[in-house]
Amino acid sequence: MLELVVEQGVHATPMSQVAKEANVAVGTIYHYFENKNQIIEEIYSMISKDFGVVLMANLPEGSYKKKYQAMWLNLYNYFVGNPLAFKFMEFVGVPPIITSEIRKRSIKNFTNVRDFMLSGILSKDLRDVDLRLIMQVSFGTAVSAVRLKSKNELPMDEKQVQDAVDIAWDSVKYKPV
Amino acid sequence: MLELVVEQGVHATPMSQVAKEANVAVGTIYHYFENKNQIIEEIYSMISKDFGVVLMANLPEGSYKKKYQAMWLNLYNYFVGNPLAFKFMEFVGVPPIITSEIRKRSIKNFTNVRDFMLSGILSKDLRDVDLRLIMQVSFGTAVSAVRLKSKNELPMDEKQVQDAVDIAWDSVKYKPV
Amino acid sequence: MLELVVEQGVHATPMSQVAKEANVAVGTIYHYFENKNQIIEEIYSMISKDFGVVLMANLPEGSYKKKYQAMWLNLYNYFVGNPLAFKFMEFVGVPPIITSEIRKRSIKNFTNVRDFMLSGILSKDLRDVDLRLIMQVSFGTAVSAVRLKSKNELPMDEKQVQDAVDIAWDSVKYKPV
Amino acid sequence: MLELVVEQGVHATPMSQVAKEANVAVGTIYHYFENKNQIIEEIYSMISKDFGVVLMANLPEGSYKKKYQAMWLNLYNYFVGNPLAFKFMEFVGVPPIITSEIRKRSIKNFTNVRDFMLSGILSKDLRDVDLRLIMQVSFGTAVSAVRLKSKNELPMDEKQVQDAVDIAWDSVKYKPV
DNA sequence: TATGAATGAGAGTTCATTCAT
DNA sequence: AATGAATGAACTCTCATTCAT
Repeated sequence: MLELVVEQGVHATPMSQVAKEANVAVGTIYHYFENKNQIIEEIYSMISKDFGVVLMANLPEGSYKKKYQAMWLNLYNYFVGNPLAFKFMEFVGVPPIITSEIRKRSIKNFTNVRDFMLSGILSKDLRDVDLRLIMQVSFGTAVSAVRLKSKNELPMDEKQVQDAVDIAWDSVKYKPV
Repeated sequence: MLELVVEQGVHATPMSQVAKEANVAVGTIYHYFENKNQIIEEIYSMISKDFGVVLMANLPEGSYKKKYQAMWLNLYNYFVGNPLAFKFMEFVGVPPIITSEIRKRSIKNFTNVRDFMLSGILSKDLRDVDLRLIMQVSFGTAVSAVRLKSKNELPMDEKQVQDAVDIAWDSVKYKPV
Repeated sequence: MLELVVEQGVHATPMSQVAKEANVAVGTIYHYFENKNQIIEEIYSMISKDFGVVLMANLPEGSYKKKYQAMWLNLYNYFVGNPLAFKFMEFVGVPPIITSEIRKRSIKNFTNVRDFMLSGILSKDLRDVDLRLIMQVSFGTAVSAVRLKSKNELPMDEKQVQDAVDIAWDSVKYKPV
Repeated sequence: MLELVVEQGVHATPMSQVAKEANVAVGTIYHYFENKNQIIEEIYSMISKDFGVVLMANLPEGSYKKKYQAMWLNLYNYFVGNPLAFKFMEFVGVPPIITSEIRKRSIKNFTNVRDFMLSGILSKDLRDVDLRLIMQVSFGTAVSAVRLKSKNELPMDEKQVQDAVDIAWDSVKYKPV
């Protein structure tokens, strides 16, 4: 589809090439999309929609820690398994290509994740800091790990992934004052 | 200078506008830069050069923990104090605008930071995990905090900054097996 | 079509003017031609293609001399009747505008002319000198005559054209040692 | 000096390069020349001036034929010995780069050649055709020969040069009605 | 619905020329 | 006289978008 966009960058991907790749005429695309930017936004929305589902999938029974680590791994594995999605979010899904309005609109896909985090804070499984800091940091550690792998700086074998999960958990787990 | 680029994106900033903003003629710019991309790369290099110096500036005497936290705060404060630099690195300093070759070339500015981290691992002040994971995560937590502030999601008052520093340190500090 | 090019020179004829003259938009031209140079090359090829046909058209029965003179007149008349083609070949169809590769590619249009000349040498109707010298000189005398006319230095009435034909023939006709 | 112009074409040779080649600043050039075109015209004039002198140099005593052939060889050898001058006259010294006014102005350098030709007609050594046709054809045969050599189509050894001289002479020599 | 030729504003870049030093 | 930084008009070419078919 639009791996073109990921590989070449939005501005280096003319509509004519998009059309050719899709085996349709340029005009056809404009039947279904208002303009080029809308296509990008559509892709962004599609990927965003995945998130909420993917992150909370198959969380194990048991301790909050186990659940959190499973969720973190879900995120890590999703990005590792969908490098195009990862690169798209990293390089394309940023202003000014994706406006903050669009970004806000996709936050709703995260409500379940947010609720999960919030419950962790309330149950004293997670640090008593602002929810958004917890979320951002959790997202950040996962992205850090994926980056190392996608840039081939680290192979991210089983042990290294485990290190990363540990780091993630230690960064957010409850800490008594 | 080129806050234009930060505000509008590289591709949305024509040379004509850059020239007008700088109060020179378009041609003049081409006396000093080969082409548009070189300007971007030059800015990238300039900001990169700052990093190594800024991060290691005024580290306090005392424990490794104190030093690490000071370094982390240096990074955080630099980005908060230079929002243009932050946005530039986040949104412009990515492929395909900045090639990986250019990125590699600027790694040398980080050798002192790398050495500092390495010494922490060896002295058992930092986790015994891959150096690059430590660095990426440290960078990541700082970026997470800056993002929250720059997007006005959190005010990042003194307490919140302290929370972030704690999180950062807990994520990388030594952990006996 | 591109009499503009002939009248003003290639470099003095911007694409915008070409487009306006053709009553189309600039972009339209770029649907059909890769770039400006390709247009020039296309014109060059078109004119070249004419040559082989025009020169050998309607050669009379009879002596070789008669045939040669008819051929020479074909060339002369073609250029006189197509002053744009003449000027194009004289002023535009030269390096570095037309690369030697393009020129070589169009030589094939002359094979019939070349064969005609060669047969004249073998039948001892033409001088026993290198074929290419014969061809170049024949072309040269015709061009000389056309130049005199196109620059209005001579009216080239019937008598003067006959003089030129005679000169051409005498320059290449067989000469016993 | 401006072999640059010959090698690259006028329009592909920026003044900055001309200046660098001459080891002066661009501004300096504009002290001595009005503009770029004037430089070209100056070169054209210089080469033109040579002509009248070169062509009539060292003509042997004896028959008109001998003199003519010597003159023709002078022209041929000049161009072969000065390929830059040849290429300049062929590719640069044409409209619209060199205006017809400039060309006319340089005709005066040929008056001695013209007189020589005219005397040949009057003495019945040359054909009784228009003087300008004689001159143009003489020039044309020489150029044809030089072209074959400069394009490496023919080596133009002694025999081939002799052939070319013979052709030239036969094309213009007197022919009784 | 689907096409793709046509559009033309606007991009990056060049370079002849000027002029303060 | 000599410099070369500065100029900006003008160039070639791109590409998102339109619309007649």
